Order: sequence, then C-alpha cells, then structure tokens
Amino acid sequence: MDLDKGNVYSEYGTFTHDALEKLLDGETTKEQTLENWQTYVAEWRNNPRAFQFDTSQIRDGYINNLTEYFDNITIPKHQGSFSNEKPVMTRIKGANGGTEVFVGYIDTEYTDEDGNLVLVDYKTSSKSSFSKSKLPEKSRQLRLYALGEHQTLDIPLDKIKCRFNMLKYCEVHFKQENGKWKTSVQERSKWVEKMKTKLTTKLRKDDDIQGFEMSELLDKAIAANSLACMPKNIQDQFFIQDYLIEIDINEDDLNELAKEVAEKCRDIRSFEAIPNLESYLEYTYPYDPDNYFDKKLCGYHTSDYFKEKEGLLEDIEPQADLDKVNDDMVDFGDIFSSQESDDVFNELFG
DNA sequence: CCAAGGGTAGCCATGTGCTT
DNA sequence: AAGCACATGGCTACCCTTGG
Repeated sequence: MDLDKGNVYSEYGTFTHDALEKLLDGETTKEQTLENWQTYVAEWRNNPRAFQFDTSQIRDGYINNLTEYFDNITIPKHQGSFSNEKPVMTRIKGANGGTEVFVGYIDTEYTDEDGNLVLVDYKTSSKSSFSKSKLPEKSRQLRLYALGEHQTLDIPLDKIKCRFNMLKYCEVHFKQENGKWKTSVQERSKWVEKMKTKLTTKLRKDDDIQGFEMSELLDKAIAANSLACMPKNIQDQFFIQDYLIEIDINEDDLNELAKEVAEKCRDIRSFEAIPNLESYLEYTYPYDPDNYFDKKLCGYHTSDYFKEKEGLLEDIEPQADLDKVNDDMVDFGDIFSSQESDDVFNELFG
C-alpha cells in the first residue's frame, strides 16, 4: 500500500537535500544554490495547493532560518570529492540466525583533513527532538551506516565520524570579557539578536561610541542579522559555524545496536504475521481525529488509502509532487519479499 | 511535526570588601 | 592601584510537558 502522502516538511527537506547534493557534486555554485532556494520558496508561496505549515510563526521561522543557511553555506575542508546519496550496505546477525542485510543512502560522505571518514546527515528539523536523551534513538540509522562503512571499507571505528548538520541553527562563538571563548547554539536568523546583551556589554566599553549610537548600531546589526556594521574589534569577538551534533561511534554501542535492530526485525516479522492485521490495528490503535500526530503526520492515517477506506474523501489534500518518494533504506535481507521492506525500515527508523 | 513555558543546575559578569 | 575571594543576580543550556 502506498502511504507516501508527504507533508510540508518532507517537501522542503527533499528540496534541501537535493540542493546540497548538487552543490557538493559541483553541479551548482553557492550563488545558484541560494537562488534556487529563493525560487523554490517563491513558487511554494504562489502555489495554493502546496502543503502548508501549521502557523505563520512556524513557517517564518523555518524559511528564515534555512534562508540564512543557504546564504551562508560553508563547505567543509576535505580531501578528494564528496559522495552524496552513496549506498552503504550493513550486515548484522539475525536474531534467529541468518543475516539481516540493510542498504541505505548516506546524505554526504567525505574524507576530512585528518583522514577521517565523515558521514553527514542533514536535518531541517528543530533541535528539540535531538536532545541528549533522544540522540541514541535518533542516530540509529547513522550508526548503522557507520557500521556498514566499517565492514565494507575496513576503516577503523575511530577514523569514522558521524554527525548531524542541523541546518536551521548555527554555533555562535563569542569571546567573553574574561578572554575565554564560549559557544552558544542559536537559530540562524536570530543569532545577532540573541547576542544583544553581549554586544551591549562590549559596546559600552568602547569609548568612541556614544549612547545613542549604540542603540542605532544594535538595531542595524539585528535587522541585518550581521555584525558588518560593528567596529572591527567587536566583529573579531564573534564568529558562527554550522551546528553539528557529533555521534560517538564505538564498538560496544554498535554491537548493542546490531542486537537491537536484529530483535526489532524479528518482532516486526511476527507482528506482520498477525492475521487480519488491519482490523487488529483499528481495534488496538483507533484513529483519533483530535490527535495532531494522527491527523497530520501519521503515514497511515494521512494516506489516501485510509481516507478513502473511511469515507474521508473531503479530507484528501492536494498532492504537491507525486514523483517524490523517500525510500532511504531497503532491507535486502528481504529482497525476495520486498513488499514489507519499507514497513520494516519505517518501523526501525521512521 | 512545531513552539512555548516551567523548572533546575551551572556558569559568568559584576560589585564589594579586604589585603598587599 | 592591583589582586583576591566571595556573594549576587542574570543568563543559558538542558530537559520535560503541554497543546496545536
């Protein structure tokens, strides 16, 4: 059954991934990438049938932050070329013997200056869902890729780096009054505003700047989200970088992950073997139209399949792009019964 | 999925009093 | 005047919950 209905986040996320892929493959320049983004947003705004954000605040935050990203793309220092959407195969021992084989696609892989193999996963989502306690779960897919590259390329684990690049955010580095440097993570479109108190402290110490000039300078910098109008010595006390969340890779964790994934595969297979699964689910997890997740995000309950079945045809929303699919990873262990592979993947990593 | 708000713990800038 | 220890208030990161 095709449940790939999509939502505004998957539309924007897909565009963003494609744009970065073209840039790192050398097909486009940074300037073209920014232009393509602006065109994409403009067309989205003009398309009344497009998926919508839930509120204007969410929309503006999302678009403004990503616009700042596209306007300030930094290409990491690297040796050789970038691989984008590179397939990687991972084999793990099945819970009931045999081998589970996964194939997935890494957003970006490259070798850094120190010879480390770097695996990058781009995220356009909010960092709240990537807090420390949620990271082990969020990083399962990435860690499985790391295990796969460790297996196939025979690269030691300590030479493999895994990270999420949280595109909506940046790391602000600033010099404290005691001379020490510190880091703060901020939404890209608001980082100067968030530094207002620090900028004020520094400006106050500058004898050449009068009180009225200060607030003018601050307003100007905040409006432009840039310190370009500030005195040089103040500019030198700030810089921004991509906000990367590093995922620690070690043998014990990966062994545990492989075990968990193998058990999950076993559980999913037995789950899918339940007779009359759909009736079972309707009874066990009934659709709640007041639940935001059910109504807007759940792949099953937002699908045309479900709506047609339930006679909710008036709820069927415009389809922005029928061709886009999001099959990040396929379970090759089940290649001969591939029907269930997407479901297995979604259960594991969705 | 998102933002917002509450609570908590830890860090930092600042001021004060004291000493050298 | 400069250095130090300490208290204070402010700020921030982090986590969790709530509600759309």
